[in-house]
Amino acid sequence: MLDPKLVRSEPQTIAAALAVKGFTLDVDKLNEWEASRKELQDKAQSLQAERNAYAKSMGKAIGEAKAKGEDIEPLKAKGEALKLACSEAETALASVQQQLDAYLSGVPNTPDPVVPQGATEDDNVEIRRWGEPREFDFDVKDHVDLGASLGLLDFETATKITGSRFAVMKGEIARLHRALIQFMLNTHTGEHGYQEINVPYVVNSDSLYGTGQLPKFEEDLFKLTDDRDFYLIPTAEVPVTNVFRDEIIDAAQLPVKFACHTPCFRSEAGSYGKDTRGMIRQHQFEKVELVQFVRPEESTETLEQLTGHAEAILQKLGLPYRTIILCGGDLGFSSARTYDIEVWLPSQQLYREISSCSNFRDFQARRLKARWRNPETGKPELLHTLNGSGLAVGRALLAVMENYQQADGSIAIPEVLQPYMGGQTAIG
RNA sequence: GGAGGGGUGGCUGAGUGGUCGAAAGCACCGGUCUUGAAAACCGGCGUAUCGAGAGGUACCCAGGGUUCGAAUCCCUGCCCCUCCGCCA
Repeated sequence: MLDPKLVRSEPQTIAAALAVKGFTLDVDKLNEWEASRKELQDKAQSLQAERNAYAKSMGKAIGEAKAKGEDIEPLKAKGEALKLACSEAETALASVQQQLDAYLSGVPNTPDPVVPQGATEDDNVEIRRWGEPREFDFDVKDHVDLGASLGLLDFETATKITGSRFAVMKGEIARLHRALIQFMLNTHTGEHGYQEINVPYVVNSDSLYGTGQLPKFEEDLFKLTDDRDFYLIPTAEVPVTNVFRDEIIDAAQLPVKFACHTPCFRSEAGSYGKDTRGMIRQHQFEKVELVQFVRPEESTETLEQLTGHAEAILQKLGLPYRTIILCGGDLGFSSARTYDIEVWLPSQQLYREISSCSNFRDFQARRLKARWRNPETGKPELLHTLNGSGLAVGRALLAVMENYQQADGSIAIPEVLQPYMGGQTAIG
């Protein structure tokens, strides 16, 4: 959520920033609600003050009236009338406040000034490229064909077990998948200073509200039919960022850096017919996620570091990639700035997203009430939150398969993964 | 699944109808003392929101209710703890 004070005091500035994201802030409506909120709040509060003062004086007044043998009913009646007027004003205020909150919680984060203008992913801007796509002297296969001919990757069986957009991995492919997870976690904890964390894969709606998936994006989620308001996580970002919901943490603890491996579940509603082949887009996939909580003044620099941590994995794996900055129109709801890292897929002759690294500034923290105590002011202040995939494991697996395929259909194992594969150098 | 006990400020923990936004301790901040530090002593110290300010209002897990008046009484929900049973 944006700072309501800022929206109130500088609606035009905020509206202009949101326009980059393709969002139209309804300034007139906001002003109208705000005016009536102010009026009603003033009214409700003065009635409350009157009611409180009256109630306070009642104890004595009742005692005195009784001592004199007077009727105390008129005294009570006045209190009753005050109570009624008060609760009417409170109800009216609550309803305007609710409208305001509902509207504001649907307003996306403002983009950083450096975010390029643009409506779609075509307007994203490449900022760097690493590695040279390999030249093949044979016809390249995609990971589906490679996996099928090895007999270790099977989409048909997964469809039977569940339905479309699931996969079954076996043998060395399953192990390679696990090796990637181990390698990523070990690198981030051992070299990049992250603490490993393991969290629930089922979360409540408060957590989803905190990171911004709710209320706007419920259709992207798998909801449990249980009446407890539980959802499967779409990303580790949700449980891990909510670690500090409603917390005030010590300045000495900052920055907090978590690396977390989880499965992720996405309904992919609205992506029918898109990436239907293979494991690019699945209802269930695994990811190693990096999450950081930092002091506000550090978050811009932290995003650069965090993106570097994700890129380091691709470099160690020897996979060519490019890094782009998302334009306003492609930027996520909660994000102020996002870098996508795209890995080279020889079968598609394209770079495809394998990581998305974002700075949310205080947008999530405000919803989460995730704060730190600033020693300079002695006051609790909002943290900045960031996260990025480091990396999406399924996509990393297929990138390794395709980039390291050999003429005979076997797959060479990148050197850094060999220790996790019992020293094996190739599959098949 | 059965039986009990709880949820109060950054933390611990008093408080069972008005004098309570809430004792006390710890932590923290400022000061006195000290060569310095510690100790001791003095003072300050919840969050949010409205207001230029004085100040107001809300908040004692959440949501309802009783009452002129609720942290305190009643109902519902959520969460935690202890014991028994079952169990990866």
